[in-house]
Amino acid sequence: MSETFFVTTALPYANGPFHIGHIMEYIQADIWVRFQRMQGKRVHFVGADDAHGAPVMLKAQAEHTTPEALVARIAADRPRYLEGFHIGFDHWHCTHSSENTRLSHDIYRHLRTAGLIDSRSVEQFYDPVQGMFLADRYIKGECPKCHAKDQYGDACEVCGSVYAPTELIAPYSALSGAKPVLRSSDHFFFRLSDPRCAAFLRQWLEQPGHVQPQVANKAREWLEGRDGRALSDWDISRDAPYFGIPIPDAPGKFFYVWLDAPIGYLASLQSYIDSGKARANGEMRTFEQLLAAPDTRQVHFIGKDIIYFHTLFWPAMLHFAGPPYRVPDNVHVHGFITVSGEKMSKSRGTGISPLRYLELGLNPEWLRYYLAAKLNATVEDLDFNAQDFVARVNSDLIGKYVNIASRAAPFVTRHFDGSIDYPAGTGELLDVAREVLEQVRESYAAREFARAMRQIMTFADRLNQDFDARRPWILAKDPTQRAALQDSCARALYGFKVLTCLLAPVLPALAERVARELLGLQRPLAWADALEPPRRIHPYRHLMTRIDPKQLDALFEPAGEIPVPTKTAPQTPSVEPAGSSGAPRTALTATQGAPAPPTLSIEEFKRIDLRVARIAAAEHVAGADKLLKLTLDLGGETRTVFAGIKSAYDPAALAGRLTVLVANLAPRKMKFGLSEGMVLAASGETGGPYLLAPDSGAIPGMRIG
RNA sequence: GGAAAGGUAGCUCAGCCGGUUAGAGCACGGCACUCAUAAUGCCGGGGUCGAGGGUUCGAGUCCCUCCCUUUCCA
Repeated sequence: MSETFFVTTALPYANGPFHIGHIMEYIQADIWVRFQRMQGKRVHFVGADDAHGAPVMLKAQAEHTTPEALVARIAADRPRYLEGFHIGFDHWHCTHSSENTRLSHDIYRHLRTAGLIDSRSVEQFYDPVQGMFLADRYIKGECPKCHAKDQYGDACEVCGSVYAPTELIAPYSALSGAKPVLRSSDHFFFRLSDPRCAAFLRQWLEQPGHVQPQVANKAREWLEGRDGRALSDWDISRDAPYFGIPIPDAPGKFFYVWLDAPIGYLASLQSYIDSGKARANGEMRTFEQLLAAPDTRQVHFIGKDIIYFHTLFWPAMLHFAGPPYRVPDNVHVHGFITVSGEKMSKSRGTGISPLRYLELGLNPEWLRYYLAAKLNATVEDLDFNAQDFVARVNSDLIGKYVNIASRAAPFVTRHFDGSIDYPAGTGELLDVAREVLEQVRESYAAREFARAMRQIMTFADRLNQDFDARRPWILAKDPTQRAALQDSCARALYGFKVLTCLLAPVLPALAERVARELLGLQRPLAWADALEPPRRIHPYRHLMTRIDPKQLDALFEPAGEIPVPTKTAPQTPSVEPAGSSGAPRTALTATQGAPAPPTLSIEEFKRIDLRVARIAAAEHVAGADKLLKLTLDLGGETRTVFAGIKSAYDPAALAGRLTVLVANLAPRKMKFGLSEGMVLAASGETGGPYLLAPDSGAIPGMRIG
């Protein structure tokens, strides 16, 4: 029963701030961790920055700083996010650390002793100007199949074909523009092709519970390979210059970042223990003792993009490194978060900035609840939808949950001076509580948070119904009904305490306030508190406010006008390393500093693609004061446009009308979805808007100009 | 090209091993209530469960084919 959980989330790459995807993962893990702790389990929850690799090195170079300084700067920013969203890591470390170096060396040596490390010569493109070998993503050239220019070294984005960098026509270095030369170098390989590896992994994947079934399927697919090709050996070394951990006995060679990144989980645990923090949390064992203990559970939360590393390389590394290392007990995989159905993309300015969310003063627990209400144990993607978010939080948390305390507590304070009795006894109430508690416990444990939230809200519904049926506000007027009044309020407030316990993993700050301010407890709530009906409350103070949809508008306002790179636009050969999300992309725009000319040349005007469009459908947008959602027919194409014409037009009267669309306006992410263009309308002092319309005879799709 | 996941009311989603008239929340319409930083309660409209075949006494649920979406791999 004394299981100890060692829980990690995927290590974020240290070249940029957290995005909403990171935050979602941390919230998922944090909820699970808090739940386990409320059950009385001991949990060590650690994270770290993933510091190594070429992108960090190159980014530092571009900023005329050192990789260490860059990583430190990024790390300094992490607590704002973590504290802001109540994500309770016990420790946060870095893969560029003495612990990680020691552990990486140790694991590597064990693998070498086990005969699982090979060395062989590899021929690879080398940039003579930068003086370094080039990863595929840093090589560009002409696609050998479709002859599209400026394609990356591994695949063509235009025709989709895959090739080796050496097949590119006229290759050049994306870093320096220089012509790369082929050069050979000795590389080290982890021999995954060894039958021992395949046998071990097959068996590990077979055992239920290690990974979700879908994930096991995926991993098996890689493991068994196709056309008789099984897993191939894994290149784990890189040549200097490289920001990484030097390989023992191999001067000038460094571990590939993906070798030491997961070891960073262990490094963070080690640092957590050595720092004395673990001791403060009641963990007296050493790093080795903790890992080796049979009742330790090593649990990783990751996104589906890194399944490969966590279900093949990582377990194999740990297994063949031997004790005290333990093979992961669980790898929990989640999907991506999309925003209004669109894949989030920093470069397109979509997605939600977690920092902006906090800066706007939006309540972090709103987001925690909303994500919990949509998260389950599958690998499916999750959509953040602004309207859904507002409805869900306002209705569930304020309308249902908080409302129970808000409506029942004043009676108790006013009529009973804050003391609660149970004239009808607590037996039945406890039975109900036990049942709900057990249901929700199972859901949380299985990471079926959405189900847990549904169960919790069903219970809240029952409490509101019960309260309604008993009509305490009527009872309060009749002095002979004191017992009935007391009973109806006691039931509601006990129910509220149960709800608060159930929601505490998701809403830790709110639960803490309820415990302290309302229930007068000087400690956080535990699961078992849900079976202690409260006997006294302090006067109720409002616990949570509703979301004003206007607050969300600001969240979705783009921070600045970010150009939308279209697929066909020629890529400027830039020195910006791919993946360095922090690099300024806005510098790529065509218009440079010159002031706008007073007149427009015909060429400039021609850049505006005006088209005749037929309004196929028009509808109101729930929650929007000014917008109508228009579905436009452009001949063979359909566009969705949000137009600010609600004040002047009835949607029903618009259907079928022709109008004018700016067809090549950069799509703009709005709170309600993506607006793919702009319809033209006139407006002025005297009124408007007046929608423009072509003369009769025009056909949808016709070019105007 | 191969694979995985998904396609259920306007929106977000539940529907386990096939079984009476397909569910919830939100939105919408109506009613009630007034304790609640305006919320709750009741009633209601609304779905050819992606399409087409098949198995079965009976399929949203199993099988086959196809279409669409997302993702991964080569």
